[in-house]
Amino acid sequence: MSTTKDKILNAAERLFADHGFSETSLRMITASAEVNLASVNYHFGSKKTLIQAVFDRFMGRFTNELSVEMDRLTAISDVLTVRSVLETLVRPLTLLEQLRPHGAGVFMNLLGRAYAETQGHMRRFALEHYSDVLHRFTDLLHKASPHLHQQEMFWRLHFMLGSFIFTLAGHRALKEISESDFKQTVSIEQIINRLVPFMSAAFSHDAVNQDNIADCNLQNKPTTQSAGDVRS
Amino acid sequence: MSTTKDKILNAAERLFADHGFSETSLRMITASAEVNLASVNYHFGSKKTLIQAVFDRFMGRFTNELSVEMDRLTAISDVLTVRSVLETLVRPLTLLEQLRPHGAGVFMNLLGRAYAETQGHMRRFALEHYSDVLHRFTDLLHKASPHLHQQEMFWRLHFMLGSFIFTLAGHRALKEISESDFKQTVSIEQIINRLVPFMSAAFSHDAVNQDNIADCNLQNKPTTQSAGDVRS
DNA sequence: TGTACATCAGTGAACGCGCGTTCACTGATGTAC
DNA sequence: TGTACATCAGTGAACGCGCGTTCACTGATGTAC
Repeated sequence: MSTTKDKILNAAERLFADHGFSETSLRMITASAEVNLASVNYHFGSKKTLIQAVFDRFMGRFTNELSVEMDRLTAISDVLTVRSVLETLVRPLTLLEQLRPHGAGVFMNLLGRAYAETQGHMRRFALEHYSDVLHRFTDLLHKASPHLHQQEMFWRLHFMLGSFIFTLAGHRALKEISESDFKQTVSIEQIINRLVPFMSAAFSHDAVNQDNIADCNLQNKPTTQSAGDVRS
Repeated sequence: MSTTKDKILNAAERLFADHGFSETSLRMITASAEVNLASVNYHFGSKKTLIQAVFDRFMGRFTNELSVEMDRLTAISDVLTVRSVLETLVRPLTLLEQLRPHGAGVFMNLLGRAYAETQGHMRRFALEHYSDVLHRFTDLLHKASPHLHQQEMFWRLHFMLGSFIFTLAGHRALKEISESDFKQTVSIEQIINRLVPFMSAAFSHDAVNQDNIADCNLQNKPTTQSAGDVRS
């Protein structure tokens, strides 16, 4: 049937990647998609729900691929390593990148916004709609590093998420610097392939419990009163 | 003399932390600072230069403290470890946090924006104005891990930067999740103290050269043609 | 088969709003002669 | 000491612009009787 909806989604995706969300107007999108200005509100209701629709489409594609990779991993081996779990992310991300220009970058951008939102609507939406796949991933990671307790897992996951989002969403700036400094092009795939071993090492490092945190706090700043902040 | 300029800077800082830059209007800032709307343009010229001024003030405070910490580090020990270098970041960041509410968060937010900019004006500005301190820091890191070649250093630095920016700038969302999941409050200081050992481990992991990257790519995706993308 | 009505995709023009910025102006303080 | 002028901080009101959204409308297709 109608392709107007898809034209809008595709144009929005492309423009969001180039200019961000609030810097992309509906007029830019509809002009680029060659559709009527009012059709965005007709099909999506509002700009906000358009952004969510773009995000949802990415999440769907990404989580589908991630499922496939996790099936493959659990089928071939019964010993999980952090590295092998993190490697399930590689293909889903590179596939997004192949699907359309800057695909992985836009997705990570949207993911970043989802987290940055004050109210967290998108984050909640994603966690509800895709909780199966997401929990499965964190379960695998937990099985690969069973000595980590929940809180430490939580933070390490988000430290990792930060690196992924920052380097992939902002990879155009980094690409630019890298190419002017090293005279060498750089692809999303190369970044991911550097990031995975980096993060595997970080994830696998010896558990640091709260006491150790208090210790290194003291060690760093002997006269501080802030060590008292750390709960046991 | 006049405190109008400072009132504006302080109010802007606070509001930027809560709502981001483009979602914070000059009317919000001047209302909060209890000054005239036109005085922003009188003192700063434009909204853009106001943002830069807020950023610059943070950069100044941060790099000053970082210098002190690096002096201290190089004075007391002649054997540098990655961990000890990364620990120079702790005090400068926590001091920003003490200076005003969410100080470190706003600073990381601004840093994130500086990188996200399409044209990279702020990034260039910061790298020019504070290149001394910044280069000194990367030099120390390089001395602590001399086996890493330049490019690998570059990427690891930015992976780390991503984690710092994401978790500290968006720490309100994470705080919220953490507190609802674990019924436990969390401070910026605690996050930093988890992040430093995590990143030290990641930074210290064995160098992975381009061949290895190609290998793990192949291992992950045996039929791919993309291994050819990797330059030698 | 024909008529009446409903649904749906899409459109063109306008609406009201909030935005950053500008401008003519005031009043206080400093400086030259 | 007095006068004329310059500089500076700050102000109130308005400007033009681009934004997301709305609304009355068209025309095509589907459905009921």
